[in-house]
Amino acid sequence: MDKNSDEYLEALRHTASHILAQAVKRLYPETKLCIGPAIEDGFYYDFFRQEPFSPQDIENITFEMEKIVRDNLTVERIDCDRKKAAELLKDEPFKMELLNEIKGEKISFYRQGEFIDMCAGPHASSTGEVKYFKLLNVSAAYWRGDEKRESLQRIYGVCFPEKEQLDLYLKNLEEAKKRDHRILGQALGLFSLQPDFGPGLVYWHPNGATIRKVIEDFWRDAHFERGYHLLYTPHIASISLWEKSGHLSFYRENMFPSMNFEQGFPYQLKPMNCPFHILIYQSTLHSYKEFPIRWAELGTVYRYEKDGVLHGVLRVRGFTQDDAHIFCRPDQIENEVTELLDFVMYFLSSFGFSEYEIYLSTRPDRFVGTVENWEKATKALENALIKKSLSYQIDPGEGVFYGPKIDIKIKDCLKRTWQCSTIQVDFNIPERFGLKYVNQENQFERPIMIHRAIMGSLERFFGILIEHYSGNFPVWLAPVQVKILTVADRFIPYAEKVLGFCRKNKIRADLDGSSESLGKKIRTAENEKIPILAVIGEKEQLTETLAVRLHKKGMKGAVSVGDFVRKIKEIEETKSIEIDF
RNA sequence: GCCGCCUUAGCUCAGUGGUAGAGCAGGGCACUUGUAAUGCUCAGGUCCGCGGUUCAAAUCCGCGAGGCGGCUCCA
Repeated sequence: MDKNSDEYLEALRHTASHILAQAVKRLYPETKLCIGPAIEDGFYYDFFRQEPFSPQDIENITFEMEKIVRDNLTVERIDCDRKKAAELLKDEPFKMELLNEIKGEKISFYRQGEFIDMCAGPHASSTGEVKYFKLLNVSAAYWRGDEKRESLQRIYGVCFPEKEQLDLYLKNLEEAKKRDHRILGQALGLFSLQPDFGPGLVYWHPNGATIRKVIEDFWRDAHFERGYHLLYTPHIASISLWEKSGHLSFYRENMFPSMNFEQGFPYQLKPMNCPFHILIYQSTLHSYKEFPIRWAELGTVYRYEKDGVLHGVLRVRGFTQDDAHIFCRPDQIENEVTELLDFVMYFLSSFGFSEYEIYLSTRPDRFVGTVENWEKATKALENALIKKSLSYQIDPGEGVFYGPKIDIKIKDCLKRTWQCSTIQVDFNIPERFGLKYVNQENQFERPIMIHRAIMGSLERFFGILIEHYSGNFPVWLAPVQVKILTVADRFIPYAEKVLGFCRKNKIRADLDGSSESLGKKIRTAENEKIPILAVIGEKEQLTETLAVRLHKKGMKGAVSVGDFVRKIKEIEETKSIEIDF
């Protein structure tokens, strides 16, 4: 059997989970078994046990698992009837619950040594095949994912057929840790969170704020080019707006509590921008001739997230959406979405993301609007995808209740996927607010509204960028593009001249004029991941040049100041990632 | 929110009942340096908070806050 086929890997990992369960049962016999499937790269097993598993326990379990692997126990399938199955599971209440839900009379079990578990299989033929595994972590999980049910302990592990694959996996894990945006964010002066004064709220430090400014400028320019207009709207509004939009009923648990004043309506911090854009739409009468209307806003929203889910800048309680709303006629959806797909690809690829996973989500069980409109809109979205020859998967029934949507996930350099862009048709809000426009026959009609975001959240996108580039931002994004280093103090006046010239040409340049050794200044600048260093000493001052050194690439030789600036502007313009001098 | 682990200087961490430590970063002085750490020196602390045990708590116990790994959820 092919050792890398999905079937084999699944069987192997599934057997690994049984070995884990077997080891746990040997060491802690009072533990009750729940479920233990194979997952991507590995496996887990859920256990019910009062005592938590300590790191020492995990070590002991690993040791026991290794013994089971060495003993190379044969894995055999045993089919039995319901009665016999119930007999075998009499001490396993969770398994019993599963048994009671299985239809049919033939129940399969798998046995290795003294351990037997009800399981559909398939499995590896013996425990000796599971050589390369590692237990990674323990977490809590609810029985059947239901928070009202028992809290279980889940032990995760990874498992591969070859040692090299396990080593590579563990190495990638290390690599991902080194790229962690929370660590780089602090080390590079990009951002901070101030947990003592409100968890999940992002402070953009000078270097991070510079990157954000570059992103925002690029974003605005790209929108103007595509016929968008920009909006700014308030951060709070009377709660009545949220009643009208319906958020109070379907989004309440994600909203911060309202602010009560002595008189009048309480105010509410906004979790979304759309109602504000709607109000602007409603402030005048609209004709079909204006369509499509494309309005965009970098709108900061606040959502109450449960404390356990916050994660760096990737999951926060206050974030800025690159939000836009398009108002159009139903027959314009397809064209708008086609253009949007173009826009999204252009935008994301500018940041170095060129691999995508695209999902089309269709009508869920609970929905608003008519089936006919849903079908038309879904078809329009699908046609747009087909027109752009993009491959996509359909997520049946995964649409939001108010309309079908396209989600685009990007892949970073570690092949991890991140959901950023989303294009959603909304049948709900135009209805609730009674939106209208005047058609060709001078009749009022309801416009279609499309919500869309490209980055999703600036904070989140920023975090993804940090990890994607591991803090080594391309020149166009780098907060400091050039750092000038002097060999000795007496070259500072010339260095300042060069600095001034760079800045005049809108190059983000700094000068390290400290009395440290050149070696120390280089070390510092390299650690700051500054893409281009310019060293200035005797030779350079005499010839009006500077010695270029590129991050991680080392010395490149002398260039005239004019050429230096021209070259950087060119690199910036083309958004090049790999650069050379 | 749930389970486990964690919280000591700006950062990374040592100290596990008996006077609070190191490296880096920061300040000062000297050096004036040619491609990844020059030397000397100084300063820096509510040991997360509150309560308890004890002659004595950074250290043990309880509660709370926050962080981390997951679960559930999600931009």
